[in-house]
Amino acid sequence: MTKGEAPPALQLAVKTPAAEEIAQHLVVLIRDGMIPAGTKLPTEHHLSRQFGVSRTVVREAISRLKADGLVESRQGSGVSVIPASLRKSFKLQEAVLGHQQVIELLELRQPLEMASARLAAERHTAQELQEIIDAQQRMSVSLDWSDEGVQADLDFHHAIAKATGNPFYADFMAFLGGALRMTILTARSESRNPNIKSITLQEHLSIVQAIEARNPDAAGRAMLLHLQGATLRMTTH
Amino acid sequence: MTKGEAPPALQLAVKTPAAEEIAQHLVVLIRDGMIPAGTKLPTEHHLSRQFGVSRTVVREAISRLKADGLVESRQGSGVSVIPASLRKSFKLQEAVLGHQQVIELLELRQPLEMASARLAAERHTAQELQEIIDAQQRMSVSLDWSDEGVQADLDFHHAIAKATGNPFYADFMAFLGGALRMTILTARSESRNPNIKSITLQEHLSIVQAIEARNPDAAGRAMLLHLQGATLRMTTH
DNA sequence: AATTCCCAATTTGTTAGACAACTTTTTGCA
DNA sequence: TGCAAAAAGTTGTCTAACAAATTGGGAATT
Repeated sequence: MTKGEAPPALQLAVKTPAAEEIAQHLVVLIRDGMIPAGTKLPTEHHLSRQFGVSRTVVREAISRLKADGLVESRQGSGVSVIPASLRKSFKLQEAVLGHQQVIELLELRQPLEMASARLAAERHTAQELQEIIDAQQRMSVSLDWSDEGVQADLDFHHAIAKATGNPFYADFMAFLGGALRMTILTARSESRNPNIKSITLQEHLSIVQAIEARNPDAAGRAMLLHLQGATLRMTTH
Repeated sequence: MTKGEAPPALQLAVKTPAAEEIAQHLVVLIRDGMIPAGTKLPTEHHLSRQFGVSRTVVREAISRLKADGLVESRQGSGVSVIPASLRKSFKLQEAVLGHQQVIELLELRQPLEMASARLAAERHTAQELQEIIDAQQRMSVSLDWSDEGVQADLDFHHAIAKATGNPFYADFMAFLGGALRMTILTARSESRNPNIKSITLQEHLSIVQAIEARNPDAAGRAMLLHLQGATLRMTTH
């Protein structure tokens, strides 16, 4: 810190590339209904003049909307907005989740986790069970409770989802886990309660035992208890 | 043959734009682990030579991967693959779903629909209930059972999801409904059973009544019955 | 010898202009 | 009026160049 001017305390504006900025701008326009489904976007030429960037940048922005299934382009015709009812990607805002949103996302996750535990209890193979136990082990021996521990925790739930044999469960739980990752991290770092780790491990153990015993009802109940406890620990600090 | 050669019987290859094709190719490479998370993609220059296209096209392809949260680019450094654990979009293949995949997707949907019905029963407002009833009405008066009817059916489930007050439920159910839309359509068109409509309407009615009575258990049970019946009707024809 | 500093090579971000491929609109002719 | 050809408009692709940021190595200094 002797020389080299001090970096900004919070590096909030990281110089977002133009294409990304314009893409976000267009997403807002579409989602707020300013450009209704079925209608066409302004031409690339028009957009490039409007935003003061080259057509290349506009095309890269539109390219992203296409990837999200938000628009569809036809050569010679234009770029039209696809109705919300048949979009093919489910995406979360890149902005950090607010308190209310975290609660809502957890509410979406709960029935899935319960079903996941039930199905895992019914269908798991020996290898899949071992992976669940491994994640549990990794979590119990992790010293730093705030990073490696969270990863092992997420891995535990992911391993259960994989043991359902249904890849959609595995993928979607991984997706939700990633979205909640930051929230879990901050929640844990703010909590000084040293019992949390042992409590969490005990809850996990109940789940593992129920799955191992191939008892779907018990697995679902254990998972529900774990989630309710975790939600409390996360939303009230 | 005389002029304008006959178009291919099945227009399977519709002349996919190069950018889209390359994007899909890269997605496969990443998802199959050929380019592991944390490593960098080949440079844009290298990829453009490798695929025989201009750098512009490569950039548009990479732009799509960025939209999916699959990669991240840093000016001067390169484009690196993001670990699967923290992707921020959940997406289905654009290819039509196979039989097994439909079953798996329905299995993912079931616990969500049940939770959705339960929450709707607990929290719905008068207006939200009216929207559910409207969709039910629209379905009962729909003459063409194969298109307008399916839309009303999906609207019914979507209305229930909205009545939970949790926007994630609404969004995700809409997403799943859109993905299953085609499957439902073909399944219905192949079934000549005229009772299906009345059976479905009766099942829907049970759900509406349970929600109106603010009885979560009954709503969940009615939804479960409906889904099990619908699954049977869809997967066995 | 180790460290620091600076510069050159890489690599992504952006611009400009041009042409090709396709669609839509207009024009001109019968 | 009806219809085909031409023109204009729009997206897809290419090329060339420069800007901005990172990276690595070599030279200068300590």
